[in-house]
Amino acid sequence: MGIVMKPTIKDIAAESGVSIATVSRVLANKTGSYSEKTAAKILKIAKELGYRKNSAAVDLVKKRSNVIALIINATPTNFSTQIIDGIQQRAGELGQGVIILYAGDRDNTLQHQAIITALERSVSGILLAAIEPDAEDLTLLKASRIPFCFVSLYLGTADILAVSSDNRDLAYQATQYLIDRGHSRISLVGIDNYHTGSQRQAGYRDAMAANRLATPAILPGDYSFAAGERLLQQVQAQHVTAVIAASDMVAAGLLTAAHQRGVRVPEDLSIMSIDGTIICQITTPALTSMTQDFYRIGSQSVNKVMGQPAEDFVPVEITERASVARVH
Amino acid sequence: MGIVMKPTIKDIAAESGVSIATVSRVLANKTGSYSEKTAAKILKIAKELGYRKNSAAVDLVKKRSNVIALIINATPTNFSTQIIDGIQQRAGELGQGVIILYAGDRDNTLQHQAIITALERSVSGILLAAIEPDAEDLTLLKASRIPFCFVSLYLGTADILAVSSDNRDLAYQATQYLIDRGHSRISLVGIDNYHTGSQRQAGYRDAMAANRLATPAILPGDYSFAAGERLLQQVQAQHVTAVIAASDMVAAGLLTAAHQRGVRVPEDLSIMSIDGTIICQITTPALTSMTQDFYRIGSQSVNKVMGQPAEDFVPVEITERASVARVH
DNA sequence: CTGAAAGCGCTTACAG
DNA sequence: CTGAAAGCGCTTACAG
Repeated sequence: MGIVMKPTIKDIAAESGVSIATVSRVLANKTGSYSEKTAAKILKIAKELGYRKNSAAVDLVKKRSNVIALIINATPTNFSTQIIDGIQQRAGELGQGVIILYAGDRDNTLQHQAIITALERSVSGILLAAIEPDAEDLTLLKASRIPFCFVSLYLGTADILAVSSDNRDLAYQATQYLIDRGHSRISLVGIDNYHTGSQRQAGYRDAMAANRLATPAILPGDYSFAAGERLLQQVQAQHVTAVIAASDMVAAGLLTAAHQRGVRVPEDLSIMSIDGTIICQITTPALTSMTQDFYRIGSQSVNKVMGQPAEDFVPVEITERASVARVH
Repeated sequence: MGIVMKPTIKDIAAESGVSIATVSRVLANKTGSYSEKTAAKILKIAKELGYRKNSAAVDLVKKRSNVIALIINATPTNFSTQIIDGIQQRAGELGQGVIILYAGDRDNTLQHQAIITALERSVSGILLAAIEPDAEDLTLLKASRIPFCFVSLYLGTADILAVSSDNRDLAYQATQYLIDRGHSRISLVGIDNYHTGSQRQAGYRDAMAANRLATPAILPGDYSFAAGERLLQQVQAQHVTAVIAASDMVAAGLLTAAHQRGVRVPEDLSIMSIDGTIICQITTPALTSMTQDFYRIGSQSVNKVMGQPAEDFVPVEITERASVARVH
């Protein structure tokens, strides 16, 4: 009895009467450098022994592991599944595994920790999804010589890889859509002042200005359901006829509060949501949205971090559902 | 100029005039085995050089990496964030990192691949969240000598580690709750026949039987929003006054279809949902639910896989919102 | 097509 | 408190 040791290529070599070099070549599939016969024997024995490669050993000698690290945080919003799907799919096509490192809820320490973990593992690329980096993070990343790419966040500088929607344009379009339907008192709700937030604020402001419309105070928030719920009162105080919600979650919160306070959507208040996740179908009424192509954002970011051609901005679409009314 | 090499302990040793053994001890914090003075010097130089440990090397010699692998799939439902939070938190307390491996949408190949990746990385434990293992997976896992634990899934055998809600009891309680409010024609909707599904079916059947009530045909589905939407028609055909939805997503789908078909909830149809995620607050009316403590399921599963005392079943709670009516 | 050997960057008895 | 040395399990020139 005793403890069964995990078999290594040494065991396979001994069992099959060849050198570990040959075993290694066969197992690593270095075609052309071994005979079919040896290969068959080695593969058979490997299987019998239940051989499993030791990634640590491989990574150590290769000085690089074939995995992409995806760092995500627990955003109050919920688009991550689609991004992950896109990343996983494209990474697989490029022969890369992906490990997800969770950075908590905008927790700087955890975020930092996640980056360090990725660096220590010599990953082939680092993807940061909806992560707002602090100066220290950026220094760390830049010093690392490992390619990194922001996902669904555009830092505004061309020298840092990023794939996202064009948030300024997205907000501009959202605003114009509402204006085209007769709204002139429109506010932007639940948004912060980080990169994505300011870009959207700019797009909204620009669209209002282009239409010579006054801009009500922007109502700040953290993209969450709770923020939407809480902010409805302030929206009412602004006497607007339409709002652009910073996320589906904010829109859902707004809507829930509206129901409670007897505000009819879209009759009394139109809501244009940003994201277009399944949340938009779940609410009553369903939410009209600026729909982002998160899957594509994910797959393009893999391309980018792996040095392949990729889009910087992924197109956005307007999905008309039932939360926006025409006004005259 | 030239390519800057990643510094190693060798570089630090050279720079500080000590052996790599000492550097290793200081960096690994083997208190008591080095002087404060040497430590200070080494730490300073390590920082200057931007030293970053090579996990592959460490894992190779230690034959174990201090990370727990969490394998999750893209369930159509959405409780994973809370589970991940619980896992991350508890793992951190135990000095373990966590890497998340994504197994696609109930994709057996990906699922298998994820398990193999975890094994190859010599993780200290494997957590499988809402994963239905096939025979091959189980063989692999058992042969590995790495502890593994199912999360939010109970296989029904005590020899396999698992932490979940008691799904039979959960469904029993849900049914009894509806019966206590006067319902006698109750159906169970959107559920499958895997472990969790059958356990819930059993609880529902037992509760109906205990109350001498006839059990309408169970309406099968995959826990998704789409299943709920599609199944409403069949619910109507059953002429029940209440349904238990297999998940929040099913409940939301049912509700959306109900609105479209003019079925009033809860006046015409009561809905009891299972999960209790934020989805329940987003819908109109808000969904009464059997609320699972996903965070706790996550943290307890870490305990279990790390060999610490842990609960098998985590308590469930009834959260009354607005989707269930009394009937006479 | 195959093998011997060096080496990846660490850790850890062992000896002092 | 510190160092020399062996070793973790692989890969890969190099030589044949």
